[in-house]
Amino acid sequence: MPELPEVETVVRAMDEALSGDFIASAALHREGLRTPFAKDLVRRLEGQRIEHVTRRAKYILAHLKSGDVFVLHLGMSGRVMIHAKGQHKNPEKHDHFVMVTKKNVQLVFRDPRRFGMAFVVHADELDSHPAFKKMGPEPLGNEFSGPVLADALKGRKSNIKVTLLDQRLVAGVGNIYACEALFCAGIDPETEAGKIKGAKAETLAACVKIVLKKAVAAGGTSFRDYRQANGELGYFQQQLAVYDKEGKACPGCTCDIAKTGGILRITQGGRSTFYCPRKQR
DNA sequence: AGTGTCGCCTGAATGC
DNA sequence: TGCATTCAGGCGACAC
Repeated sequence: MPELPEVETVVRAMDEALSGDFIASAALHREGLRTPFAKDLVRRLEGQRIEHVTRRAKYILAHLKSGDVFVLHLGMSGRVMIHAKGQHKNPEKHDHFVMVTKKNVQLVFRDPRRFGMAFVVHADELDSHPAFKKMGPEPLGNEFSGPVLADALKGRKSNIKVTLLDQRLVAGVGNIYACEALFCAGIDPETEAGKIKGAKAETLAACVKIVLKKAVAAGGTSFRDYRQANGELGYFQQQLAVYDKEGKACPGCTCDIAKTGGILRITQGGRSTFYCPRKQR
């Protein structure tokens, strides 16, 4: 499940492999993903020089010479594969978008569940585009801090776990890292969001940053579908404290698992939350 | 505006 | 073994 660290890993690989190169050909293998592809998508890509590749939240942004930005979102199961000259792969069943550069680098976008997105928007209209218009600050930037988080949480009645997933509040945090950040901060995921302020908000903001930075350094978390662009697994799953660890001991656990049941799994907003009821209160 | 629920989608895991 | 069901969740649409 690609969240910010997984997307960041892919973006770095794409920037390295594609910047300065030209899109020689681009091909769509179906009508659309979540939504139909724009009719002029291929036309606005072909022949363009890729200036650089960056990230905003969970979106991949390939900046083109024309001023257009090619936007990719990996959704749930999306994967970007980059193949060097001479190592191109034939498209498989779920390879919906394929492009080849002038230097013969092939990029394949695979997304079995098709929750992903691919569209082009001009750089001038990026911030006003519906995908980005109401988006909150980048969690790893200076614009995200304890006070900023506390202000965003103010008056919110819903629980902190579900609230952390709201992209208008802070951009790029998904289910895995919301669970991990709350464990790091020692906060019960059921806590009313609006009650987190002051030192607690400082701790939580810091934990969001710490968890995401560690995951980026590890190349992301390979849970089911995710791979790095070169096909390698991310390996942050080895460092996960609570996510998908129902019934197991959390890091530094001193309690008797047979009695306490270890890490608990609950459902919040239709999604799994994993936490330690003893360390998170 | 905040909040909660649903649907999209397929492969892996599970159940009988 | 094989078929059916359940589950995973980012995000937009929708209702209240």
